[in-house]
Amino acid sequence: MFSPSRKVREELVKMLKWSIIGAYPEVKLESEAIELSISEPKRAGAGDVSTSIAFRISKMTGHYPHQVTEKLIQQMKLYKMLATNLFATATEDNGYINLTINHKDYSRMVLDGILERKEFYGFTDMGKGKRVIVESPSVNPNKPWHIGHLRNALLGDALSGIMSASGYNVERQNYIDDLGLQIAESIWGVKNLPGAPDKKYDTWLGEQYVLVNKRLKEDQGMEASIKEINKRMEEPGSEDAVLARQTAERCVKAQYETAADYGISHDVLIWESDIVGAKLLETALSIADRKGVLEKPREGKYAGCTIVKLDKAKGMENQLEDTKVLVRSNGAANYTAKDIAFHMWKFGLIEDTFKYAQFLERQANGKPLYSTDPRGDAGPFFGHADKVVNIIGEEQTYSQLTLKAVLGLMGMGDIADRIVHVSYGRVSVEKGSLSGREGGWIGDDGKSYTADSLLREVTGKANEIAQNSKKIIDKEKAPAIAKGIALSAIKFEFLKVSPEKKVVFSWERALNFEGNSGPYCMYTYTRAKRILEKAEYKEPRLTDKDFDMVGRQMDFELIKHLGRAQEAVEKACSEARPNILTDYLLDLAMLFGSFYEHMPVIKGEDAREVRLAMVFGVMQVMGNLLNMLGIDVVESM
RNA sequence: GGGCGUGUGGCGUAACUUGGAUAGCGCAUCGGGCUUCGGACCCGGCGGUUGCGGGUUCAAAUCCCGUCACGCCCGCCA
Repeated sequence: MFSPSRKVREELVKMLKWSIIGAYPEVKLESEAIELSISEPKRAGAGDVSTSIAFRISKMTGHYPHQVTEKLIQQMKLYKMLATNLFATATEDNGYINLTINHKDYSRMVLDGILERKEFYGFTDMGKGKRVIVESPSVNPNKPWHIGHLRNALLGDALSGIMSASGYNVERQNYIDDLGLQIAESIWGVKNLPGAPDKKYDTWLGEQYVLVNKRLKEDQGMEASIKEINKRMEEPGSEDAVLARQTAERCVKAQYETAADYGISHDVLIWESDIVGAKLLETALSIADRKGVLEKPREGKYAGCTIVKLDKAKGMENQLEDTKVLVRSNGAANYTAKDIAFHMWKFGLIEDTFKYAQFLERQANGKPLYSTDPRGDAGPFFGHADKVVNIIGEEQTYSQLTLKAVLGLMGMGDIADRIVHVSYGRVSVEKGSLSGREGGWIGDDGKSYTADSLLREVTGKANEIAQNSKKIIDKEKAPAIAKGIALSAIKFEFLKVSPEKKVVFSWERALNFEGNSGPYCMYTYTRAKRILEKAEYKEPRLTDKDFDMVGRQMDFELIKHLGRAQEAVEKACSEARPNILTDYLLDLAMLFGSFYEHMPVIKGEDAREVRLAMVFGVMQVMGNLLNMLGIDVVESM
């Protein structure tokens, strides 16, 4: 795999290994240990790469660190003559060995690498040949996406993009939970509350749901009729089942207008009612039964239920509750049971008895959206994953653990280990929670906390700036540019914080386009692009002489950072943390900001060609990695 | 009671998995910079005993033990 920064570390490990054997034959150190000692010097001017290995060797041999570094540096000088000229100098500094990289060779590696790979620079092959399912955002089909759901959708979209760039074959699934009391309550509202939809359907339905819940607190009799609806919803073909599906489908279509605005697409919708209808549940339960993990107590607390004992399950040793119900005494399976079946299906362990139909003809990515649908056709289109990534809120950590534990008991520990729960913290607002039931998302100052409203407000602000901008001459283009800027601002704002952290939403931050932000990255991109346009940049043929011009540290810092792109992507992918990429991009933007201010490009004389290549590199890398995060670049701003 | 997560300048956050040099960045604040490739920018200042107490180590925001605070979870719900 092409990765300049990794190449440096690998070369350094080789050199250190050789040097250690030469200087201290008695010391045994694995390559991994040596690699872990390598870092980048934090002090400015202390070189390009550094190792603290001397401390360890000092400990093992009883020699002082500076004696060790001295001997190692001697050995390295020998090695350099024999094997590599990637490193220029090696100096001792307080027990560390600081090395400088040969600017010319390294710059050539990085810039040639970018010019060769272009829109694929930064990609890796760590997931090559593997199929991964990403489940997100799975919003209930009776409300609009609010900013909390949006966080989920954006994480899912970004991780899908990152994994895709890492060579995985990514399938994006959106699970639609169209059964259960929540939906029954909405259906009660549709049937009994006055008034017809007078706004975007998901928003209308979400508001109805809040009204139903208000009434439910006063009217005791309602509960029974909602339970009645809930029961009938699970009877295929019943009036309520049909109405529920219709209502939910209409709501999901409205939600996908939001998705389209945000440039988010999926491959397939999986409906909970279809998991029931396609009998996945029965299959899964019979497998569980055959494995002997099910119990059906005749008496006691769980009389009449089908349960599984978790006390011997991996990872559940310390949990108080060691019994998990799968089928209630009334014969209805619960959510956990459906989730087990669903995940067996995801891995292709039970036959795909779903039927599929097209749900939307064309999404933001130009592709149709499919959906499980009893009226559709069979087809082996989906599932069969090697790995599953579930973007689910932290409040469901325990149920994700339970899911894995039960799969483990069923002898499917190998697939349980390949389910990754990307747990993310809740989004709240200053005044409290975004509860769908209480209507916390509705807001009270005309600005609600729906994803739609957020985009509208932020686009409004961006448009104001664009209309007043002297840089955007063609004002007809301003609204489209403003939307692009707004999307970058919103997406970056959510993606830049670690998933596990809670987010308290603030309009002030959302409407600020300065500093560590999407627009700042985008601005870097457009400035780079503009330089290339002015210089009438064409595919350069960089010569030996051009690379001699990378003399200044500021030039080289930028090149080094460009050389780290693959490692940033790889890390973001393996840790499932998009904020690793936003951090990388902010560093890139800052380095380019300084470079732009201090290093003339077009009038860069002898350095002009190589700096143009660097500017091209910045534009390419910025664009490529923003795309992975699900952020489209604008061409001017 | 138990489990998971979080705690870093006034505010927001990075680095914690794999210990390493002066804890990085932004907002706010104070000061400087547009006849120059685009000021949604750049340069500089102020601001930190990394919740608290121990321990391990040449070295701790990072690892271990304890403790406090906040959030979430521990249902025949979803």
